[in-house]
Amino acid sequence: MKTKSYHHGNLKQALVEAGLTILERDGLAALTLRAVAREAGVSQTAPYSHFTDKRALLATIAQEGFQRLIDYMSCAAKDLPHENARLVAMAKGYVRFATDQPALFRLMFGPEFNDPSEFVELSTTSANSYKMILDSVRRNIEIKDGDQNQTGLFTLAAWSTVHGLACLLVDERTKPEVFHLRDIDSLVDKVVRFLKLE
Amino acid sequence: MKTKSYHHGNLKQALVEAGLTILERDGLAALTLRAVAREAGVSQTAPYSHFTDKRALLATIAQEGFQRLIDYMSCAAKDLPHENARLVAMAKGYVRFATDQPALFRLMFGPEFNDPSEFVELSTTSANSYKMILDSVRRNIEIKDGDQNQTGLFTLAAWSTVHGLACLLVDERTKPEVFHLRDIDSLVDKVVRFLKLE
DNA sequence: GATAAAACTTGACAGCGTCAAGATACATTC
DNA sequence: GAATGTATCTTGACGCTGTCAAGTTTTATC
Repeated sequence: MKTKSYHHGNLKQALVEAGLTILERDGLAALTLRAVAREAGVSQTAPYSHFTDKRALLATIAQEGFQRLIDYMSCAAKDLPHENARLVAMAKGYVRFATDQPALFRLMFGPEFNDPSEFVELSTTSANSYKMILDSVRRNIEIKDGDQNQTGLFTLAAWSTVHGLACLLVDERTKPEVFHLRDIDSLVDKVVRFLKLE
Repeated sequence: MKTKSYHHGNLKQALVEAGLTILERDGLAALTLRAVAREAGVSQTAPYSHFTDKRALLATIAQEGFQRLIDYMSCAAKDLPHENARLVAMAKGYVRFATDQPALFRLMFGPEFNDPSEFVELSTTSANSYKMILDSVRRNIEIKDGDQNQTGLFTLAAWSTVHGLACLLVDERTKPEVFHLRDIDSLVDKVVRFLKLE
């Protein structure tokens, strides 16, 4: 049993979790360094003992986001035998993650972290999520044909479609009801059907 | 010939243009009310004579962005007789606009303005840009079939793909060189080919 | 048990959006 | 053409932000 002490013990992890709480509860705009510190019950400058600056903390939170995205996708594809069904399920997982945690999704794909060399761990996890999609597409296509560049292009097309749909839903530019559909999964299902290899 | 005076004359328009300048030169993060005022050569609170708050100014700038997006698309589709070629051209215009003015594109689709009832003129212009795509898709499909809901879904799929690709390029998650392509247009061309009606 | 290092606090700074109060220019009316 | 009213713009201030400098407290090391 640990009592309240001057030293927190595991503040770094606590700050990341506080950030995630704020993102979910109050949105991206409310994710200030000071708010995270308050949420964790420490002074405004305490985070500087564990992160060089605000961006470093946000990068760590974004990395946790990509890990969750991976979890959503693998969870959705789990136990599905057909490779094509797995790809569609991953698409649903991707979009469901985005709509479940819109603020986190926006942080992850925001303009802050597009330099892979700046936050290496973040870009590694981000690359892993992309590789999941690429691998599934590869297994889908290999059966038919095996052009390397074509595989990459189809992956980009699929990613674009799913990511674009996720963005439009997150920013409330569209919603399932417009198309007489009850949930996100049904919408993803319909939209993804328009994607075909020649 | 007008000399420098206490009254600016056309500050409202000047503020919008100053904002666009800052967006293009310094990016979205630098688009502060005070920076816009400085750029226009007025005091920090002068904008409040013409806009209720910062968001109202940004909404007007975003509206100008949607108008430019429309211009990019119609300019790209101009003089093309085949309806299918026009749709592809519009896709190229859409993505080229996004990569030409990434900060403006991010502002337009940011989380700030997803309530259509709050900034009516903005949502009207935004809806016009969407309607351009919808109309072109409609003319593309009508030739084949005429299911209303199907048309809407295909429009969403096309929009998602193009918008997603634009986002990924803007946030530098991918680039044409990865696929041995020299420019954005070629990449859009390749990606869009994976979109098909049944 | 002394000393060094790590973790955390307090206090401060400039820049931000916004408000209140005042100054200036323009428009209208007589 | 002078007076008045209104729109436009400025100055000064508030609390918020990220971040720095300096100091305090805890833990680790010898």
